[in-house]
Amino acid sequence: MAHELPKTYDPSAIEPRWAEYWVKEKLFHVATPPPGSAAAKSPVFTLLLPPPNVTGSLHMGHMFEHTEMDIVIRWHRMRGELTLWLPGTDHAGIATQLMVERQLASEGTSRQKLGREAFIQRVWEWREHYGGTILRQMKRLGASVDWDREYFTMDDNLSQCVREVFVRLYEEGLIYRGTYIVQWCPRCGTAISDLEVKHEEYAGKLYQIRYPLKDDPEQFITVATTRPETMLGDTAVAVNPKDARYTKLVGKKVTLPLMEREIPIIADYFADPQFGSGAVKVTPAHDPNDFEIGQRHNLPQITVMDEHARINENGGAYKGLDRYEARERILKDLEQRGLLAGTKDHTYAIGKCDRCKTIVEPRLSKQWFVAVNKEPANGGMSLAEAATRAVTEDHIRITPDNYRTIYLQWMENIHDWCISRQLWWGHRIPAWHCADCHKTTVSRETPPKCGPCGSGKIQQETDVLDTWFSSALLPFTTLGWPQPTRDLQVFYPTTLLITGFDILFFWMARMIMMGCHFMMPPNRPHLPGDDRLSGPAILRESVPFREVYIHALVRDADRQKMSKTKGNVIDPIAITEKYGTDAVRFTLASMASPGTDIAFNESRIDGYRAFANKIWNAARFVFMNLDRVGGSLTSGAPEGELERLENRWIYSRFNRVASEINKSLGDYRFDEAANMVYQFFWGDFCDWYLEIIKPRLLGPEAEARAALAFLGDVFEGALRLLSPFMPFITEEIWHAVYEGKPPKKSIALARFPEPDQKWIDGAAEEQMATLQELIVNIRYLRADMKVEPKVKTPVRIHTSADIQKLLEENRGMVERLATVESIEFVSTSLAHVAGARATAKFEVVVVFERKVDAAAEGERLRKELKKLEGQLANTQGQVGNQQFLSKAPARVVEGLRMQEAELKLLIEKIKKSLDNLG
RNA sequence: GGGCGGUUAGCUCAGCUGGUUAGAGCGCCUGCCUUACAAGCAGGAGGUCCACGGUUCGAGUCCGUGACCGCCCACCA
Repeated sequence: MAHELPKTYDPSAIEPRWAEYWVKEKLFHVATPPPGSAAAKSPVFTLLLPPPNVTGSLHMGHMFEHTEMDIVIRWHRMRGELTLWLPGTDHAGIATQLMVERQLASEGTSRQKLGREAFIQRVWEWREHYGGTILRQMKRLGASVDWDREYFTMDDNLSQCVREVFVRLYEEGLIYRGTYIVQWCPRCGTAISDLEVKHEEYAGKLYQIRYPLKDDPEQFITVATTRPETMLGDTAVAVNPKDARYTKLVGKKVTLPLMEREIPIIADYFADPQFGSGAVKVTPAHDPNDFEIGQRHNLPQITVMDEHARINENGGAYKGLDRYEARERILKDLEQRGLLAGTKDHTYAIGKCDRCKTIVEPRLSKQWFVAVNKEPANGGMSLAEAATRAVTEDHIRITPDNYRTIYLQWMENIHDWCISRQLWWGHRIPAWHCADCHKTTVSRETPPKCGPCGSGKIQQETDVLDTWFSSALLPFTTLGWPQPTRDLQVFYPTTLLITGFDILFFWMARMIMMGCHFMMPPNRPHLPGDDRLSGPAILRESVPFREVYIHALVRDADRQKMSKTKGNVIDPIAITEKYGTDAVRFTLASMASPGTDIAFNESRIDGYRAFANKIWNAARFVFMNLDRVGGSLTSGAPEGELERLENRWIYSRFNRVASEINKSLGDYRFDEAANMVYQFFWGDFCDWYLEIIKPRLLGPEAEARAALAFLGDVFEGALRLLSPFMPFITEEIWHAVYEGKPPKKSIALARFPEPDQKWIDGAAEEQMATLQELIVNIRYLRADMKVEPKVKTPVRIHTSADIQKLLEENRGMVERLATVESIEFVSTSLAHVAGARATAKFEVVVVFERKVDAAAEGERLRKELKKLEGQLANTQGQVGNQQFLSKAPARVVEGLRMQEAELKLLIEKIKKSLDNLG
């Protein structure tokens, strides 16, 4: 009764129990280690969870990302490092506001009716009720994060940090407010950053419009546009100063059709003589290029649309029309007046709002920006320069490394970052505008009066900050910045960032900019040991993370992106309940090769659920034997056990695999690591090792006990090897191994196997390979001869003296695993015997009266012969080549010579067999 | 308009700095309920590594060109 495991592996019966246990026991909580403590001396591993949106629920992409992080984290933790995985959620400005607005709409009210304060209150309530779904789901999936350190980006302390950062950047001259053309979503009613605009190919039209000259209304200058409605705001027509066609028109005026406004013809190099007529209409308030032309020429800026892209009072007769209605009307009116010179098909890229897919409208408005290329007023590097150098100087390593180039290119072309949003939910910008002097006071706390003029008529800026502004700060604000905390000292820089490329620029790049800036002097809190920092070390210690691993995307089985509208979303929780978390995790890990998106296929999970089942049953097998002899797995293996080949072999394999897994996980090759542990457990341990030792287990009790002791060591080690990948099933079995009294509260706190080279035994592995080869060959022969599965057959073997010795020593193994009655060693070649199998190492024949199918055997042999002869020709071609011999390394030449000899031998044997087949 | 990735077994994917016979899982075929596991065991079939050219003693691997698929970035009317 000691090692009780139910007969059937049922993940749903064990997983919720352990998930709850891990959280309740606070197993993954990391207390801040006091200076000098033992924990403070361990290597530190810190990982910040990319904070999911409060509004969100877990999708396959999360589960994949979390699985990778959890494997890495559990691995490091089991290697004895001080391992902190920090969770939290993001307030997700636009997304959350939308959700609540929708809820209000269903109640027949609206944000506007509620008013700002009540609305924000409502969002907080909403968050209380519906927020944090993802975190609950993560708990169920066993993510080993430190739940005691959970944060929310709108928490008081983090909000204070946001204000602190804003004020400092403002004081350094790196935040400014100004009226510029920004990307504007007419549906969301807010500015968005360049990154939040997604470009799409669009088969549109290019309209050519005639603008009559003022002095000579019969003459026209023709301009082209894809957005004719913007002409209402035109304030000039530009031509290239070198364009001879227009030289004499520069300085003259045209009458803007429909608006009947006089606007000048100006010369500007922006106008491309090659494009269209070479003349371009200039709308400074509705186009970024035109805005700049306007600046150069001091043109008026006429805004003709409101925040929802309806034509406003500046649009004359078109006032009140939606932008596309206006377009149709304007085209019709132009045509009527004979001013529409032509319409051409024209494919161009239109920008859509990343969130709601509405076509964005460039809009002139007053916004707040972060100057990324400007040096701070008090000296030092610009944000972009520090962020660039952090990577070029290798303070941050990015995997796969092609993202390094992508990142650097982006950083090189980066524009100032528009950080203000015309929303209500978010961090409100800490700036107060004065109604009297119209100046702005930026302050950490609400100022009593206007800074410049002392007026009391001040009002806080209504805009809030881009959500990414606050998330960019998390690596240091979650650790206590701007205070010189012990947490910052111990856990910063974080070790690793695991994320998807979709937020490379949104988040990763901004964290690097902000991290480097605010963890570098003068913004760096003075931490113990900082005095020793100088030169490149300063930047090295300022980066938000030392490594970045960019993972692939999870798609559906047909490589389609999973999306709700397509209806191909796989719910991780549902799939987990069906197959078990361990199986799904293992599937994800085994498919996680870098750079390749995952085509997530349910049939693949089936295979890994079978693997979990295999582990379960192996455990039951071990426990069954153990309980029969009343043994314990944890008693340690008797010395003599390592004299046995199969033990040296499995121990060698165990150490080799552990070592390879360490390497693979270090390189983020989750697929390699998963495949190796799978192959080891199923292939080596179950298929061969357990089968080999079964007779000992069924034999005398002392023998069984000795065998079990060794087996137990390997098995328990294998559980620890598997644990980062399959935490639930290994936890369950591990506790059973220790009969409910484990040395640690969890296998997750036990040590990951530490491979030792001295146990890696090449000779044992080679000998086992020979034995396996022989067994497989005999099995093949028996199947080929259609021997009844249970009938034992004698075999004859012709081989070298040392292999004969090996076989004699392991006679029992061969007899049992190949269903052999007896082995007879013969000194003469068996190649002439019909139905013999020949390898370079041995020739074997199964003695059985049934006739071989001569025709089939002949065909097989001829096929084999042809293949081998091809290989031999190839090999000889090389070995006979002087150039090869002189240039190739000796190792390769020698290998090839051996191969040649083996091939010759084999070919000879097969020819003999064929002759005898006759 | 720039830049990046992919094309290997029926399917999904490995294949490290070129080097001995290109691998895995699933699927498929054959035979087995062998007292841990039929979610299993044993055996097997299946590949002109997208095409062409080049470098090399040697190319799935490096270089060039092309085809097809996918992605990212971009203020040309």
